[in-house]
Amino acid sequence: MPTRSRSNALALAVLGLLTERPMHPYEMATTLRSRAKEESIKLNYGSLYSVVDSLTKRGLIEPAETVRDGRRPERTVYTVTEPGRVEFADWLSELISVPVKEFTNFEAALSMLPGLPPDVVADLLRLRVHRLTSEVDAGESALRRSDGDGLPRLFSIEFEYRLTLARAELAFVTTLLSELDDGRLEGYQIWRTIHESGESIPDAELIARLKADRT
Amino acid sequence: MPTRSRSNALALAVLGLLTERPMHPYEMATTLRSRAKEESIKLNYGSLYSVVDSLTKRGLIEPAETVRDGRRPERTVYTVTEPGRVEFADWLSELISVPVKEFTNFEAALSMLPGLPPDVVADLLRLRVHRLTSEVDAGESALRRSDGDGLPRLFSIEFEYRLTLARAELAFVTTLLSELDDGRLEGYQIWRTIHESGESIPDAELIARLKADRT
DNA sequence: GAAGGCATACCCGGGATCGAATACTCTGAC
DNA sequence: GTCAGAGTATTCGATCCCGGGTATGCCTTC
Repeated sequence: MPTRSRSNALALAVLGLLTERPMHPYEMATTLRSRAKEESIKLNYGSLYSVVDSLTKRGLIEPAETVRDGRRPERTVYTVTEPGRVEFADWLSELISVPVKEFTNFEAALSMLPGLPPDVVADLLRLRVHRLTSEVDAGESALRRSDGDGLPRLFSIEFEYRLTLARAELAFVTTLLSELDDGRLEGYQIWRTIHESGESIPDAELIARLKADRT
Repeated sequence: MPTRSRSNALALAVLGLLTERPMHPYEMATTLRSRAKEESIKLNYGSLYSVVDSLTKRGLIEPAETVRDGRRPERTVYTVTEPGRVEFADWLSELISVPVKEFTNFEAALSMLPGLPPDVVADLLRLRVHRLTSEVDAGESALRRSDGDGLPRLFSIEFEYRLTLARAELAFVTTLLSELDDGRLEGYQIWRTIHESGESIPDAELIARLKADRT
């Protein structure tokens, strides 16, 4: 019910792991890591322990036993409760079936593009294209590798998804860049003007120009 | 320097707005809203005021005057400082030029797909396809509309980006769904088995099966 | 056999975040 | 002329999040 409670996917992962078998938090972390899920689920120890706490308070998981091995810090092993299983299925179902708007940094950056001069932006985009290209290459060869020696695709389908998005972004940025390079992008002239005149144009005048220009 | 300080794009937007002209926080909010930037930059009042506070503490912006209009609550108008201008250009440059891994809910969900039975997942994905389709349609017609009556493309390039990603996701999910529907997805059999046997298979055995199967 | 480095295991303080509440004003419908 | 509802402007409290710190054991290397 509390909307906030479904904000951190790490909590979902914890429920998922405990559905497989009881574990202590540190083991959850190493398990996620060994399955390369930390690539897709943000994991850090601080959050892990607080997420486990919060799930406990909500009755979705519970401590089963605390073991002390020699003089190591004692480990608390958790199990999932029945409401926990339900919440896992529910929450995961929601994430799969309903697309939600995610705010990405690059989208935010694009929305402020006019804040930097056009030629600077062009150079920065060129950098991005380079980096994206090597990311895509790396992703492709990683996929090929894992295809040879490993698990069925089902268990790493999230990488294919990421690769798909990365390719789409690369295509988009490449196109944008070329439009920018030959001044074809609608609004290019105003953009130049704003930054040449050295100083900020009052809003009203800016809007007027925008309406006038349109070329 | 503090890594954490560049985490909220709203702070970047504040710097950007104050680079145009001095404003009070509420005005920043309405301005962003009227330009439809709140579609791309997560905005809520709580965060806005604390972000403004934090920028002030870091000396990137400063209060210029506090006005009291009648008996309304008094407004504090802020200006950007020189370090603030620099930070804006720096930060925005970084966002444009270096792609960073963003954790999305759907990617997390994909990484846990085997946690639900395959036929359930198929139905959920079908739902997602429907919703994504109407989102894409809505986005396309919104773009066409704004093309007719409004600003140059430059000022809403972020929507084209989003639309590109949405289309890519739609294509991906559609493909995945069809592979799933005719059992072509590698790992499909194991997946069925896990959920038919009613209960969790110990990890070791599971891995053994995975290696064995591969069909 | 001492020392450095890595793995195990967890906890803490404090900033970040966000939904909600507050409190006043203006507009227009009746 | 008054009451509902929308707009103006900010604050608050309760979480959430996370980098870094602690403390121990184990393995290597010289």
